[in-house]
Amino acid sequence: MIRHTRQRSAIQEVLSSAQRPLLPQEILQASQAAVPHLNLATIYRNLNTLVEEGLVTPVHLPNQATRFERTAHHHHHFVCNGCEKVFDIHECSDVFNGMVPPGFAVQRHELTLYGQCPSCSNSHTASKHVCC
Amino acid sequence: MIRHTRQRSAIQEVLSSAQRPLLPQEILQASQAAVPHLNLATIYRNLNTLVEEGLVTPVHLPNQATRFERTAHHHHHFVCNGCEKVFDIHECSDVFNGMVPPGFAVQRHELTLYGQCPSCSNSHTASKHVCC
DNA sequence: GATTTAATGCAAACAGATTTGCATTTAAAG
DNA sequence: CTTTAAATGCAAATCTGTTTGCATTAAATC
Repeated sequence: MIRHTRQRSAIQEVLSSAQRPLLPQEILQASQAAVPHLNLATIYRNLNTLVEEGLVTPVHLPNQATRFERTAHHHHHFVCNGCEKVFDIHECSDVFNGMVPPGFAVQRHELTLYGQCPSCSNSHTASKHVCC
Repeated sequence: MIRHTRQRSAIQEVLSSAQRPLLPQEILQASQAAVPHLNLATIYRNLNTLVEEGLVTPVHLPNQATRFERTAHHHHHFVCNGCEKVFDIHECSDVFNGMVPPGFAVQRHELTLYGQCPSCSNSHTASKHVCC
């Protein structure tokens, strides 16, 4: 059976309060505020069980390592070209189903938007080091 | 300066006649019809120079190894859930720009559609092993 | 409080995609 | 035809992300 550990709660807490999908490394750093010696292997082990339980969903973006976020309804992602953070986008559209040639049947879609997030579009000096 | 080798032409030929982005492995197998002992390292070396020259474009899909296709205008991709092949989709839409909250600015988008390709939707027995 | 065993921390191992070192081949310039 | 260096083939090395072995820690049960 599954035990309730400080590590596991810290990880869940971090994922719940983040409004965006996080890298295992980001989860590690955030969780270490609560559990200083938390290990990356523990992050991965917990992510795997959380995903199995359906509480957490892996997020795959093109050419990016897998991120994780608390399971939620269908949505898309916005990658900031400035700070490289990933934001949830809750808008969607049904145009996708009509975009394929005859004979193709769309069952699912994934959309990734790229641009500037509010913090990064404000400053001309925006860079991945100084902004957000 | 760049030399014109049988390997390089074979690779370009394979990429030109494919109507979809290919994995380095797929390029290897297809090219070996023309140059039997062609090596994967040679594929990668040539892909790198072809990409540098702008003749070829890397295609990144979520949770997939990098594919390559001959450089073309903006388009999207359709991944068949049956045979796992990737097809080009030339339709697009501008709805994406309006999907973000105030303060976000969309500069680019990537869309991946998933479903059944014509060959795979025809047969009930479709699977990655028997179809296409 | 003692017992049981899932979970952790750490280091080492792994997996897949890609790159590199080097001897050999070969395109193309003289 | 000879020369020169870019390109190739092969094996080994690399890199990044992820998993695993194992001794230790610590939840949950008794």
